[in-house]
Amino acid sequence: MAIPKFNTKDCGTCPIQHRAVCSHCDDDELAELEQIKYYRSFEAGQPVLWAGDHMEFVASVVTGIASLAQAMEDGRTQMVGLLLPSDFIGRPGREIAPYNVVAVTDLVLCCFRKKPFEELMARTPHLSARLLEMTLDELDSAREWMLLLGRKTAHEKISSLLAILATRDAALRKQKPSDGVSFNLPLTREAMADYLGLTLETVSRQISGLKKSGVIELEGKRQVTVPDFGRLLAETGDDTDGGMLV
Amino acid sequence: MAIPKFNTKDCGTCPIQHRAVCSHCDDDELAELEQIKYYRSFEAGQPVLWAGDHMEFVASVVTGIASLAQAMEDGRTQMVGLLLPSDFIGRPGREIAPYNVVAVTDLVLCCFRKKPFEELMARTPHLSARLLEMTLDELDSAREWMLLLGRKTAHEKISSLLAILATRDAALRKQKPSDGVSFNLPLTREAMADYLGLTLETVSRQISGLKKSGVIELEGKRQVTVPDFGRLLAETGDDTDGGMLV
DNA sequence: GCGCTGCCTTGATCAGGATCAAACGGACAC
DNA sequence: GTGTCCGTTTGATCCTGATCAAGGCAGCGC
Repeated sequence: MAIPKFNTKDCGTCPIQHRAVCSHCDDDELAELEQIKYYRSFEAGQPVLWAGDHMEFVASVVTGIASLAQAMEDGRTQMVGLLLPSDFIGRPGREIAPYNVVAVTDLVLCCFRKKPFEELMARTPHLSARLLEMTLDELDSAREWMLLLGRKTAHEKISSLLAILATRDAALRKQKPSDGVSFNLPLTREAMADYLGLTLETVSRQISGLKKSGVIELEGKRQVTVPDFGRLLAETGDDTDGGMLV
Repeated sequence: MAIPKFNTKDCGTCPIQHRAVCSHCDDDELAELEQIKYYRSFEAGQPVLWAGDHMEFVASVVTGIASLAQAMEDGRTQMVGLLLPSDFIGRPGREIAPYNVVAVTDLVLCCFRKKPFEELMARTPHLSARLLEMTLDELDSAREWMLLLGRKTAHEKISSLLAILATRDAALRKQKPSDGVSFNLPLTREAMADYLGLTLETVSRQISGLKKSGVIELEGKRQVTVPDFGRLLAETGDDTDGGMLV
């Protein structure tokens, strides 16, 4: 199991300190947070929370990726969010988890006990203001995804996903995605299907198609190279180079 | 054009005072809000904002219904939200409208000039705390809708929409929906299609089907009666009588 | 080596919903 | 009355993506 490479006592060494829910906090507030925080690690594939569970913590993703998903009784599953480093899990004022949360890759969370976190939030506008910002951003992402789920073709869906993953990956290096970008696909075909509202067979076929037509190149099943990023964008159905969401 | 039946000067007579963004404000804060607010009315069908417009106000829906929609270049449209009385339009800190906002029915908005509203928000936790609550609720609704768009059949989609509209309508009278509920469909077939990610023909066929099988009864094209609400719920694909979102 | 397991690919067929097309019916203007 | 417009219904056909089914391939334990 991965051992965090940063000092888990000191928020000053935290890799997500500038984007997380605590990013607007001053030193006093951080000191309070440090007293109620603890780290938890999960291996890829492990569940973090089941829908219906009682939640005794809220958390920030420090490293790794988690998925948020809803399931129907007959097994149909729809992923409703992909949680990346600095994203927030849980909701102040809610006792019961509404979705399944699963570690997609190895995952480290910075957890806060829920009660004290809520009390701190009531007292510190920095915390709640940042959470409001982050929630509004997530709402925008969710709405972007609604357009994808409701109106895009399978081909456009896959292209959109790859474009977003490439963009995020480039953003980690503080760059715009350019021709020749190469990145690792963190999701299985099935996870992609659940995210895009498709079956895993369709995902596989569409990826094969993109490869055959030269839009992407594959090394193994997970390493993707995009020789011409503009060409990939053209397949997404979005306004050319329009404002892609994070 | 509808003239509001309440006193537009005095927030104490406002029909949404207990649910809107201002609902946690004290008298002093309300007094400040009253200074920067003004009402605007729209007839059914009129646009309120186009995506890309500069926004000089934020607003609460007082009466009527508005839709929030995204369009693709080729005309495909996906509704991403239905705004009911007390819902909030706009986002502090954002200059440009990201979606088209259209009046679905006759509509009255309580608008606040954006700059002063943002300044007030920075000073009053009541306002931002309520907005955070409302935004988290909207995020939940959006995610519920993602499951519908990604995984439900046309039949389940229509049933879900009718169940939600019936529930909301009953909630206006502070009741749970019961057998025999009757309500008005505020949306055209095309608007329903844009909300559900279907074509208007499919919507029309599915509604005819529900009528033929006796799940609903129609009076004209817009007045719907549900003789057995449990039967309608069974058609939605959701957990039986599970937590329907507002 | 072997067989197993998990993930992925590919093929054949099916069906749900889109698309194309025509007609209906109520509201309204003239 | 007549004509027109808009939202709607219904029918015929097509096509995308689901479903059912079979194999491929890499990693791993033995």
